[in-house]
Amino acid sequence: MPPVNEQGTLAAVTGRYSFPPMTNVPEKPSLDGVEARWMQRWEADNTYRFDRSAGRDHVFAIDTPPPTVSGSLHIGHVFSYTHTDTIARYQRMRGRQVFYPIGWDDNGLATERRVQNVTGVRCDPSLPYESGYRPPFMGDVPKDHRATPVSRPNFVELCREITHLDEQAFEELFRRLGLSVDWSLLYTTIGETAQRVSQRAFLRNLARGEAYQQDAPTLYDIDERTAVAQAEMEDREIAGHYHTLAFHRTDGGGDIKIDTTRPELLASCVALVAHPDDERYQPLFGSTVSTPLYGVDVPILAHRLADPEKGTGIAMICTFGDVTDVTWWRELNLPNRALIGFDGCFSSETPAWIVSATGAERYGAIAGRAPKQAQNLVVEQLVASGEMLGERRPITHPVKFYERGFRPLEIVATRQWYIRNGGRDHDLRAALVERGNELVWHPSFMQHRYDNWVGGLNGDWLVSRQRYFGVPLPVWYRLDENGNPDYTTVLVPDEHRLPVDPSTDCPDGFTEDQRGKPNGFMGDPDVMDTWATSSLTPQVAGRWEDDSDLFSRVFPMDMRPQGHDIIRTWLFSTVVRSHHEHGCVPWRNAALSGWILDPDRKKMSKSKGNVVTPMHLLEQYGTDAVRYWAASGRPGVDTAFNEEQMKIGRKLANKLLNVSKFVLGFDASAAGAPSSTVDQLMLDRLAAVATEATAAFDSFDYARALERTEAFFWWFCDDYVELVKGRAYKGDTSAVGALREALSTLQRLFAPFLPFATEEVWNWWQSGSVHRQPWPVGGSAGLDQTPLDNVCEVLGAIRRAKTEAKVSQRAEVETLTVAAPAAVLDGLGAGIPDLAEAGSVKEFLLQPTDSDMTVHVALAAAER
RNA sequence: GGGCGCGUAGCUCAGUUGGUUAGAGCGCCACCUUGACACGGUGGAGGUCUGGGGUUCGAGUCCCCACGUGCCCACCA
Repeated sequence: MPPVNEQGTLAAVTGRYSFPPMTNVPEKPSLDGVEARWMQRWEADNTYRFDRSAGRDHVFAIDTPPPTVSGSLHIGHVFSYTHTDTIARYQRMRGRQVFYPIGWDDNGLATERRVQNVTGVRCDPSLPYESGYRPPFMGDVPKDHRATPVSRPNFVELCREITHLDEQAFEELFRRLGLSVDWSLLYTTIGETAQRVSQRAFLRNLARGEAYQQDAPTLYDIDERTAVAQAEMEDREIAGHYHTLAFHRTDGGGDIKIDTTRPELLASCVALVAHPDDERYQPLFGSTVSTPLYGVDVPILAHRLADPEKGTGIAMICTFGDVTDVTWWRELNLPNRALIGFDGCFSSETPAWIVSATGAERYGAIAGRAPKQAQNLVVEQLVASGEMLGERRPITHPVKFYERGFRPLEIVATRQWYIRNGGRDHDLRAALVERGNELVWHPSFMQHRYDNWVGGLNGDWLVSRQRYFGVPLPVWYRLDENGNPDYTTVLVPDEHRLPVDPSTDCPDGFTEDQRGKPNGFMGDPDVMDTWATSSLTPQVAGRWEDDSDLFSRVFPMDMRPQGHDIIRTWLFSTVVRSHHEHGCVPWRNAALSGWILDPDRKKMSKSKGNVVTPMHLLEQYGTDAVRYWAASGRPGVDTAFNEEQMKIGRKLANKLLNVSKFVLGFDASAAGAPSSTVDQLMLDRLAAVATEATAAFDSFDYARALERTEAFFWWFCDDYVELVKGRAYKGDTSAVGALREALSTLQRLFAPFLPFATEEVWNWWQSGSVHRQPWPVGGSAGLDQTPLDNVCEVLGAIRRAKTEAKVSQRAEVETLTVAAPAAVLDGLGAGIPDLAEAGSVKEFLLQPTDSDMTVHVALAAAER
């Protein structure tokens, strides 16, 4: 075996062979209490504080997801945040200044709903502020309680109060999880910084024409009374009915049958439509029919979107039953006869287009009703009038819902603000798809979801919400001489005034007494969608424009970790904002985490009950054990919730403690340069593992890094330590040196995964935090490992023989016979003393042969 | 309807350019109270790699088809 080369493969693992003497190895190592001890120490020592003097090249910036503050963190958070933390810790040990901020996404509808559920109130903006207000409940609100109305400022106060409590619990869990975030960088999306960034970005979008307002039919949640964006919708299969209605040809040619699932919208019918090539209806195009119940004349038109295969092949167009109706309405220039208002109910006044007395009377029955009630009434009327043919036929069909909503979305024409996202602009869409190509996706197939989503956009991003706890749209409108808003005259504040609240702040050049007065002004009452703020997390965390020096050191960031379910929302919207504002992608890498599935491979959900809270798991198994389970989940791969893995993690952390104690128990003063082949091969093998782990981490594959390190570690404990401990007891300089060398390397390789156990054992013999030590990057010399493999194989044969003879592993071997080619026996030679010690072998017989190695174990007579 | 994953031991999963006899852990069985660890150690049993076809000297790995399973998007009369 040649001496180690001059580049010092072995030395490169740690860079030195001398260690401080053992100082503080406990008699009985334990994982109990390590979290509390080191959490405190890291905080006191600012172990994870970002050093903002570092240049961009030495910074690794992470766009940490701010979790939604609408309840509790769950095991999925533990899973994905651990992934990011392992990367952060690795980069820190590589010598980068890691910009690892943390935020809470506390603005938005999710928070409002939680506050309503916890306190039993609802916001009524018409009410005045009440100082010192206390809500009727704080915690459990009785089921029969009707929501108590409170003013908007009181409501916002309650939102801040409740979110603050939730955020304290979040912080406690994240600290306990050992996240190496820099808590001094904490932000909230309702906080002043986020509001300023959000409003500034919006105003710049507005100035460049990327933001605009439009009065148009919009998908609208009638319970939350707000418009919602395409990205926040989902389809749900719900029960419904087909109804066949008879429309009467005005030329006396008989009836036309229409199938519809929404007969209640009959009063909003503006036309019938069939496909232009449909020969059944071609003769009728241009003629008119009279609607059932109301007798309103509507035309029969042709449009390519009408599907001859559906229903009777001819549809009624209502303003608005679904998004196809909107297309037809727009492209066929039809009148707007929308009747469902912001409250989700039919207009209480009989519309002008229903002229017949019977029609008006029939409409009167559904006036002011919600869609579902109205449907039953309309069906009764249709049955009575004979205009419904046959029975209603039950079906299930997909219907659009707001993802957090309870009733189907309605389409209501409203004035809303939009940000261009390529949904209506081919060039912008192509540019945003191209931005996706500039990102490195981990795993790579996740990019398909992005491409898929951007390619399927059908409108711009609707950012205004008719809600209360959010960042206000920072605009006012002129009022004309009659006191009506002139939406074409948008008044905006100077950036230095931000953040502003147009409901209490005045536009420049106006005074408060002009609010709501003729020739005065009014503030836009809406807030921005929560994504309109969280799409700016790199700018918020990096203090864009507030601290340009910092921003230039962290932006564009290195990494965006997030769940794959929010590619269409958070990831995409962040790319949109960065594209508009900075002309680049906001980060270089997008790392997508999978989901946690329950043991039955179903998505975990609270409703299943029996939910184990993350804190409970951390307490039961220890943080490192839970992190081990999380880090075993491959990037982007859905992973089963598995407590068995936590037990294994616990075992691993425990083993690290014990082997550290054992290695450090040998006389430190005996440590020297490894000269034995067995020791050199072990260290070279370890160096190769370090190289693999490094490559894996560089491609964001923490799981592979862990797997390789762990596999080596168990081999190290089971075979190598057993082989050399005899020599180590005797103070062999090579064995003790190699053991300590390997221990140092292993403790650092495990540090990203088991931050508490590694910090504990590191501090038994080293100074400073293990998390600030250099990452082991030493390259392997690529030594031939065959001799060591053969030694281990012989060791295995000895153990097998003893196990089969059902004797103790300490049992003596009288004669060990190894038959193998001469070259193999030569390689084995260096391990013979270790084998003799580890296997209690009295005599070796080495027999050169031409065939593969065989081992014969003859146990001492007393053992047989 | 379009797209993307996944399918390897009872369970959870590795298997990176195709290359000896397909691996690990858990569980199971047997054994060992060995001077770091009983929250321990040693060994063993267990797989026609979902199925079919193809390329190749050689396929768990590449190609095609099918089946099963999960997700994303679209459709919503």
